[in-house]
Amino acid sequence: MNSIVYDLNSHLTYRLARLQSQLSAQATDILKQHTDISLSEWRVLTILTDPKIRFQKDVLKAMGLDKGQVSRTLKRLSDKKLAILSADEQDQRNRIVALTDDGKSLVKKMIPVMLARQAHLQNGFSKTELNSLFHFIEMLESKTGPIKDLEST
Amino acid sequence: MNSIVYDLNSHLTYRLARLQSQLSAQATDILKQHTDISLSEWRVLTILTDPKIRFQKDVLKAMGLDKGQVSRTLKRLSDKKLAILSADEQDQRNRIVALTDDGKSLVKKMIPVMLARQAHLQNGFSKTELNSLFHFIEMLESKTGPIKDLEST
DNA sequence: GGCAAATAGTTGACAAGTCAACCATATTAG
DNA sequence: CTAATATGGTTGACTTGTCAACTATTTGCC
Repeated sequence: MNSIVYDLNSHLTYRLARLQSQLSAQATDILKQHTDISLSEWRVLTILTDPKIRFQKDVLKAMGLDKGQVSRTLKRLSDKKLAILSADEQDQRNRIVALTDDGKSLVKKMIPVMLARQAHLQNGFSKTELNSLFHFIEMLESKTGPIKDLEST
Repeated sequence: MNSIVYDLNSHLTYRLARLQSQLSAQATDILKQHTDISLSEWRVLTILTDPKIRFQKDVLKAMGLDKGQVSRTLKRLSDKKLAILSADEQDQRNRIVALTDDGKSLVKKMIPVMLARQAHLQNGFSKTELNSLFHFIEMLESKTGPIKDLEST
């Protein structure tokens, strides 16, 4: 009668969360097999291949990560000699970030591996389906802000 | 020339990760506005509405979470008097889990809110599109295991 | 010029997720 | 019967993520 069953599995957000946690575990595994960097370190490294990214703040904007997280991740990359941080003479608040040669070669080495993984994952999707999927993701992302009027009873 | 640019934004996994982090922040916000439970606590609570879930191990299997995480989350729910844990006389290894009345009424109160959110997110999707999306998620999930042969050069 | 506000980054505190060692109870196989 | 193994759960150590306070610059305004 009063059975309030709430089926998590039919919930988009729950399914996405589960998928995401599996995907990130997979990525972490692959990285561990080939390198000793973490997933977030990898993501920052790849961001740094973009010539438009010059300052720490650019990394921040490009990734939408937490300030502190970016700060600490860059620190670790710098400790591992994969990136260098230097001062901007024009504006002392900025930190200039760049890949070292080691960083570049690590990225160059890992790109084929990571691309192969993307291909593996996308295997079975048609071009059209992939486009839809990206489109769906965008639609959802546009709705992730605060929601008014949830209380409408 | 040698510009090794790796465009994160065209990467499915990165986009999913970003989407997921925004979605879970949104859910956490909503829960905070109405209750004082966390997202993982909420998920476990909803799992407990399923009459097929009797033991702690069932929660584990149903959610695919970490053992320890489930153990601690249930402990917190029990501290908050939303769930009760008791011993199984038949098999002393099992812990029987169930919602308390408080737990049930919390779930009952929050379900409309959380459903409204799902509706908000799914707004703009046709039935067909939603089905595709769920299907895509399943396809991807089936590929989240270890990958052999990534080294294929 | 000088003071308020904005921007960039660092740091500490804490919550959540991950991993592995460990304990207790059951099951099974000899 | 009992020793090995499997199962269910707890715990501690560690990593990652999140939030907010704080410092140091720079910009804008009167």
